Amino acid sequence: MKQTGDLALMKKINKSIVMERIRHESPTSRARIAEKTGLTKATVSSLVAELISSDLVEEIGAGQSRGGRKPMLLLFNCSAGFAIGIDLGTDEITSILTDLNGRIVSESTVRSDNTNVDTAISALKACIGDLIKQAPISRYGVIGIGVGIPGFSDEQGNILFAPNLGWENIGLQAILEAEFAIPVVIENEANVGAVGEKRFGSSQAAASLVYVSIGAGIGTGIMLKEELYRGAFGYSGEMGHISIHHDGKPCRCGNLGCWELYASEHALIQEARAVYRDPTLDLDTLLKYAQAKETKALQLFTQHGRYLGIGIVNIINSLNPDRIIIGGRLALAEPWLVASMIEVVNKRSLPYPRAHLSIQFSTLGSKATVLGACSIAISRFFSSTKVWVE
Amino acid sequence: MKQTGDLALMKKINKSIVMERIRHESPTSRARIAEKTGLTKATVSSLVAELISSDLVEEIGAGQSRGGRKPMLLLFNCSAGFAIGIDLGTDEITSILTDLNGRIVSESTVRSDNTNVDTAISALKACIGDLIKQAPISRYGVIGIGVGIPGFSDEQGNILFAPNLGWENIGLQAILEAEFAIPVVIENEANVGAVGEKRFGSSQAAASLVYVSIGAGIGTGIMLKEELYRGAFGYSGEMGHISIHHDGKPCRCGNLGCWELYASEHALIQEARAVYRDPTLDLDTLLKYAQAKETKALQLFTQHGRYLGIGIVNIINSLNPDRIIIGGRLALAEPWLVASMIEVVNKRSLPYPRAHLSIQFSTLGSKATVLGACSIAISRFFSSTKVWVE
DNA sequence: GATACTTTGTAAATTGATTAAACTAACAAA
DNA sequence: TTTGTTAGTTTAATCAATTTACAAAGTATC
Repeated sequence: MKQTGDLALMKKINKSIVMERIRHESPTSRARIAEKTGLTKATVSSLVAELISSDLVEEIGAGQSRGGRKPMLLLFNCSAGFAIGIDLGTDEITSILTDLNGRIVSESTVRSDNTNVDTAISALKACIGDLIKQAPISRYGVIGIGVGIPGFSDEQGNILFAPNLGWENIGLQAILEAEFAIPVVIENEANVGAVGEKRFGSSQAAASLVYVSIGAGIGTGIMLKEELYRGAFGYSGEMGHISIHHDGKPCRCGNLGCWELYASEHALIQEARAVYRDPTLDLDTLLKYAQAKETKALQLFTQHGRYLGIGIVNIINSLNPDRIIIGGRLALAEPWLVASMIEVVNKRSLPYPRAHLSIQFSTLGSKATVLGACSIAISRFFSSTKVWVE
Repeated sequence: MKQTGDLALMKKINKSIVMERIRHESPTSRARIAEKTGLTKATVSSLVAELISSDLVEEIGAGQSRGGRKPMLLLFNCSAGFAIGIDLGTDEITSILTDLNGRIVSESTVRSDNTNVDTAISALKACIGDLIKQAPISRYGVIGIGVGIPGFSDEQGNILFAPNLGWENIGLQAILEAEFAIPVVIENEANVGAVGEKRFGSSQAAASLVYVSIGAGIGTGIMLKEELYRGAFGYSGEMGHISIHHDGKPCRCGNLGCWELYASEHALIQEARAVYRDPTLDLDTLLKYAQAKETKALQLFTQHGRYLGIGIVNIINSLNPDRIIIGGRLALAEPWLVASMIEVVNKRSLPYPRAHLSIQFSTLGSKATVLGACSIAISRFFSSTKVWVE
């Protein structure tokens, strides 16, 4: 939201700047913040005093002298409040409670048939209620709930369409906020994963990051600078439905030859079942075969890596991110996928966009989604005010 | 650049807000600006006074009363300075001089073999020198030069790589700034076209716009909100090198089955030359054939529209823009391309992202590039300070 | 141990842009 | 002529940051 400049905005900006420093460079001192931000020592002192009185910052005693008076060290009080993050899958709900630093306090996974809206919402409410009860007493209590969903949502937290759940037009944010009176954010699962990787993974310095979530289909979350790119109406990131074969197999989305028909976990399993003539084969089994160095399994993964690479080349050429993260359960197959994938990327992508790029498999694993959901909730709580001058 | 909040920033923000209003809603009055922006009448008065004394705004007399005292109408003084926009093609240079509203004062197109760096730079300097001489006397003179290039550049205005020119690592911005002592911006041709369409075309309200420039290859410029998306290192937008056929024809970029091998002007002409068995056939001739309703030409365009559609589906699914503009010389073929293109888009793209989308052919034609280049130069001059509160 | 110098943090006075409220100016409608 | 509305200015108050000064608490050096 664009707005005019007044003293309140000024203070909000500077308070955010100070808060960010303390959150991310804790412990630090008033003098050091003043030095790094360009604010005067007096301003920093006054803002820090307010942050202390609102329990977001604590003094933890004197630090080492740098040749003069010892600094009073300031710490971010990450226990001033707690956040809840949810991953709403098709047949289970994963939920975590974290402190304001994203450190997990409590977690749970329950099975639930989420294709039924009523069942799912009851289960969701139960999970959230449980975590709220477990939250330690704190100044601000549970400050927000973030929910990652396998589908599209708008800025008001309505689920517009979630194909794998069969949901359409469900005002989930409103329902949960009415129940708990806590701010709720609804966001696509891949978008949430992107935020999680950016904030808690190994990509915190990345300027632009694409998170590729591989499951039944392929979803992608795009982060530009510190912001999630949501497209014009919240439908961005369906890179799984980029056609890599314009007259290939028909996809249920209406297109032909979509990437996810070749490179999703589902596609791999289908192929593996055909090769092994075993209609019940699942990913875990296939991983075991690969670990045992079975030729057929290794070949399947090698081919799958190639398909992954083909789509990743499209991402590189079109968006030129400096970091691509492969997430979802298929990230477990990294050892057997990575070589052929990288080979395709190196052979096919434009050299300049590739030059500063790093491709990694998720280190957060299944935690990326729930952590990202918490992170979004926490960010909303701090609602950091930033000014960019072009 | 992120920065702290102080009184100077506050004023800069508000002055920009007032200036933007006057630029885009001219003529208007102090009272109306106050009403629409939320600033007080006193603040607006004070800022307008400064803008008037710096010659960017003029009073042009009283307007119509709305039931009380007549308002004093304020006009953006678009002749306070002038901007130069350049389109650096492979074999010609198009350049224009505009006022601060982007209205063209003077224009020229000269042929020049730009594959030779020295020749090209001399020709560029000559063009710019000519236009500077033609600029009317004004308070700020020529306030900036924008150059659209068929290649990649970094934020410092170095041309990193321009395949069709054969240029690599040329510090064009530095060279031109040293010569003319005027701020210079270097930007990819498709990016510049996107800015031109957004600012001067029929897409000024679009929240996110993708401009598809079809020529020898296919380039794309992506605008999110009011900002150009440049990727991590300035290499974004090479959607022409998204593969639509993963084991298709090899492209000189190293990839297989790139979209531009099927849907560029070059691809169309190659195909047409084969069909007509005429190795000298060009686009103008083919357009004439189509106008004369020749079956072979009509079929060629119909097929080409399908290929265009296939790539556009990829753009829709991955980025969910609310506006796509097809530009470049091939936009002239709209009447014979559009039906088959739209048919493919409607059949293949995801229904939700498609719902609020509008696809149009460029109305600015070849002017999009030079106008966009001017627009970027003008934006830099106003260096508008925008505040986003998240 | 005394002195000089540094660094940390607070206090008081100053600055400057916005706001709020009051006011002048100008006009329409009855 | 009166009443009410709109346009724009003036004046005083506000408030967050800055400037300047200074106190507190340390190190380094002779």
